[in-house]
Amino acid sequence: MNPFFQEVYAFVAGIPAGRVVSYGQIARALGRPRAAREVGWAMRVCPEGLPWHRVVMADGQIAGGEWAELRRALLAADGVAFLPDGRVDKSHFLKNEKSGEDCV
DNA sequence: GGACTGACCAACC
DNA sequence: AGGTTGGCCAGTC
Repeated sequence: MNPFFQEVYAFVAGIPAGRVVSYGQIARALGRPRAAREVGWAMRVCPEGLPWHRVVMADGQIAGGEWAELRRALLAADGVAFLPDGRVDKSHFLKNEKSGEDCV
């Protein structure tokens, strides 16, 4: 697999509980500002043990097509707060995405 | 081998 | 403020 995909998996796996990241953020952190769709591809393969439910859209909406609602429950279990719009609170977005860790 | 699509994002109108 | 298009890259037809 290309290093990009590996980095995506490593990045998502390094997302702390209660924190979410957008596809674009990951793509940018990996050096592909417009390759958000590739990140989506990486998520589509659905590796085991990967907390990909923490990966949402730039607007905070839950990504992942049919499993979106399921993911919302997983995020809630992670301690992520949801807005009445069904989106994740931007405060939960990972700030220090370059390091893959947040400093709350 | 060529073209389209796809779990998106940002810019443009 | 809202809708549409372009763009990146890999996988599939």
